[in-house]
Amino acid sequence: MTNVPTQLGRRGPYAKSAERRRAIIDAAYSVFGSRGYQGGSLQEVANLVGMSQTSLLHYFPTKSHLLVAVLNRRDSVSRDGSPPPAEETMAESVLRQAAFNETHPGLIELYTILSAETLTNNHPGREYFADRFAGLRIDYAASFAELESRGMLRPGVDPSVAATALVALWDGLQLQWLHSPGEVDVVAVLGSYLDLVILPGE
Amino acid sequence: MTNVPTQLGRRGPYAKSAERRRAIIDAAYSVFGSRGYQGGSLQEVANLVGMSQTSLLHYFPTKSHLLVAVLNRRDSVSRDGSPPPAEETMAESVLRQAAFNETHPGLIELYTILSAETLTNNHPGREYFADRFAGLRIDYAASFAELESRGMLRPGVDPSVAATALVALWDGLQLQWLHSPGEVDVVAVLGSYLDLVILPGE
DNA sequence: GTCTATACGCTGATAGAC
DNA sequence: GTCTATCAGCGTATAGAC
Repeated sequence: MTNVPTQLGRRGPYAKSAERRRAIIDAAYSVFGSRGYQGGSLQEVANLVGMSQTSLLHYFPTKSHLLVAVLNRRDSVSRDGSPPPAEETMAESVLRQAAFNETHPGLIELYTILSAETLTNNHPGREYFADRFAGLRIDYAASFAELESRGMLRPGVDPSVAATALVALWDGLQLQWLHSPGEVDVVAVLGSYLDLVILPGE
Repeated sequence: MTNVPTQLGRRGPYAKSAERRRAIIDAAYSVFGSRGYQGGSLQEVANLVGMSQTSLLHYFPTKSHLLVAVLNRRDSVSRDGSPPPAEETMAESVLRQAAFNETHPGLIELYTILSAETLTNNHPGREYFADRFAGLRIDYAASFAELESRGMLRPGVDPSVAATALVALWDGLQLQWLHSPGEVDVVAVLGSYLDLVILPGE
């Protein structure tokens, strides 16, 4: 007389579980963003989401697993903004994203803190940032190379060097901005660099 | 019949105490540089210097005090290099220091990690980096302004914007370099930026 | 000045009832 | 799935003998 659960009846709990996971990632995102990974505790995340710390571990078996989930959530956050204009210069895209970031300080803080904290010994997020930086360098190098092929890159500027510089400049500006929001204009300085490297179009 | 200590006899212990403090700061410098401030423990520092953790607290009453001492040690470390050439361009000075930094990865790692970690809530080193960044911006802005007065700054480049960009670029490059030492050339990219902004002298 | 002993809190993680 | 109870460990910091 034991009930054999039907596959149809299973659907509900699954959806609820997914919501729970998302809520936990949201809370962890906030906690790690203001306290760092080492500085943030599972207890604080659990309090924020309104559940016990052990229940949280039911969804993410270890703290490291939770960090990985937070890092991979990035894409969906960045996508929340207005739809990316179809026809857009690389420079326009960079400045638009930089302006968007300024309206989400928590996002910048999380990635700025973690990009440096992951340098510590045996940090679970170690590979994530190395891979991310390498990917960004490749993407922007391709964009600069394309500009070069159209004669719009300042002569003497190497595309891959410009790509590395752009990524570094961006991160460094956000770091200074977080320390002194009123004294650093990320978009303006980024724009001045792009104006310096990219020649005005025909 | 109690001995009244003479002032002359006191000299020895004082010098020994100063050595001890220096050894502790050296050890803390190493520990915070590889594990961060939150991630490093007083026990690990004490082990490295060969004393008990409580004895360490005799010299620095709290962990925060030790951090402050480590941060202020920076100047004496940078000075350890070869004597700064008397006649030196600002660009030459930047590239020389960047090259020197590459031979001291621990130094870069310490300041890269702490410059981001201090963004977390109520971090004891909070003001240090805000002040440091502001000071660097002012100093380099003055250098760029001086170049401008001699007609050696590219027209259209604002000295204070260039200063902010230089500091940001430098920090961002070191961050990428620490993540992937083989893929990023800090001195080369810094040099290409300075070549872009500074016109060749007469 | 240096130590042992220890207080005391918080950490991530486990066991097991419901 | 969620909880309480609990674990073992590490953290900073203090008290006090020597």
